[in-house]
Formats: sequence, structure tokens, C-alpha cells
Amino acid sequence: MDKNHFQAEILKTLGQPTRLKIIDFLRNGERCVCEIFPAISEEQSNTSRHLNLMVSSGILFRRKEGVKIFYAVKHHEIFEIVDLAAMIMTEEITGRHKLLLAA
Amino acid sequence: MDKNHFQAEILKTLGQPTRLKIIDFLRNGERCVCEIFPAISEEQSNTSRHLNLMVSSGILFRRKEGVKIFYAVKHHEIFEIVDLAAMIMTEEITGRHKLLLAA
DNA sequence: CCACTATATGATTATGTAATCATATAGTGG
DNA sequence: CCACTATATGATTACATAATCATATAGTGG
Repeated sequence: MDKNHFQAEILKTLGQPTRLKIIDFLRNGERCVCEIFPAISEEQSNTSRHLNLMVSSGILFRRKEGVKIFYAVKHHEIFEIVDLAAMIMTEEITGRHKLLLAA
Repeated sequence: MDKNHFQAEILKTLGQPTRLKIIDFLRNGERCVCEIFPAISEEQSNTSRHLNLMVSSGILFRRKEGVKIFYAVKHHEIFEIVDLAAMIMTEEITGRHKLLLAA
């Protein structure tokens, strides 16, 4: 797997609304599935799949404690990426952005 | 379209190997299609589709000059996002990363 | 105006994805 | 050990995506 594929996997995994809701909910630290799925208003099974997918992509960390399983964001860069995407959104809406034309 | 969907669209669009190759090739400024597709070793038609998709997602800017069409990255945040993904990749490979557990 | 170059698009195919429902697994308190 | 809670997974469905080949459109030099 080359560099582009790995980067693509991370970004593609982040680029899904349900997963972004999960990332946002994990901004304050680790949470168990039983806290996550009601918070984001998704089914338990669907939430579980997304969580597992994000672990596979290296975005989330999983910790087991008894019957509960806690998930946390693994790299602070994840939040930075999400915030940068939000900035782009704002720039697109306000029309305020500079083009990168210089060669 | 809510915030999560817009963010997701940007990140999902970035999360594709061929498109990442294009973004990388555009680091030094705008380029026409005829320069882009040989540089990334993809078909002209496929390249054209990816370029149009990225314009639609607000990632690229398009400028027409005679028969040539030049594309450029629209927001510097795009490069920052790609670079952060590369950092995550490096951290995953080296195992050097701090978990975000604190609540 | 014609041939040529540059770019876009229709049609098709194969593949991936998200959500849902039902069910399975696993840990725990009583 | 049984009932209960927490989590994961199989099967299915609907839908999106990427690549390819062929073809269309459009600008330009001669």
C-alpha cells in the first residue's frame, strides 16, 4: 500500500457524516458505545460498524473495560483535519478565500 | 445540507488516491489538464472527471485560457489537511502517537 | 473552413458503502 | 447459572463510485 492509498483511507474514512458526528462527540475524550450511539442518534449496530471501521483505519483507539468498550480519537491531527475542513466550508460560504495560482 | 455533510464531502473528495496525486501535482500552482494527466499517469477522461468533481466540492478552481483549462487548489487548508494525514500515517507506522483519553 | 489539439461526457461494468433488521457473543450481578 | 446489558456481526438492500472506451464539443492555426 503506497502513501497515497494510506492517506486516502484516512481522509475517506473521515469523510462520512455519521463518522464526523462520532469524532465530534469524542472531542472531550473517550466514550463507550452505549454513550455514543444515543448521542449521535444512530442505531447501535450502525454505530458499532463505524467505530470498528475507524479503528481499522487508525483513527480511533479501543479500550475494553468489563462489558463496555471505550473509543477515543488516536491522533490530535484528526481534530485539526476536521477543523480545517470546517474552515474551508466557511470560506466557501462567505466567498473569502485566496486562490493558489503561483507557480 | 448541514455542517457534517459539507465537511464530509470535502474530506471524502480528498480521500481518493487519484485525486491525491492531482493535489500533490498542484502544489506548485495551477496546471492544465494536458499537464496533469500525463504527470499522474491516468487517462485523460478519468482525470477530467476527478478534476470536475473537485471543482464541484470546492477544492479546485478552474480557469479557462483558450482551448486549455487550468486547475488550481482553491484553499491552502487543502494542503494542510493532506499533510496532516501524512503525519498520521507516519505516526501509525512508527507507533509514535499519544492517545486522547482525558475527559 | 478544416484538421488538430484540448477537454468533457455518455454508457457500461465492477466494486464499495451505509443502513437496517435480526441474531450472536460476551461479561456481570444476583 | 440465568437474565440482563453491551457490543459485534451476518444478510440484505439501495445506492455511490472509479475506471474505461467511445464519442462529442470547442477553440485555433493554417
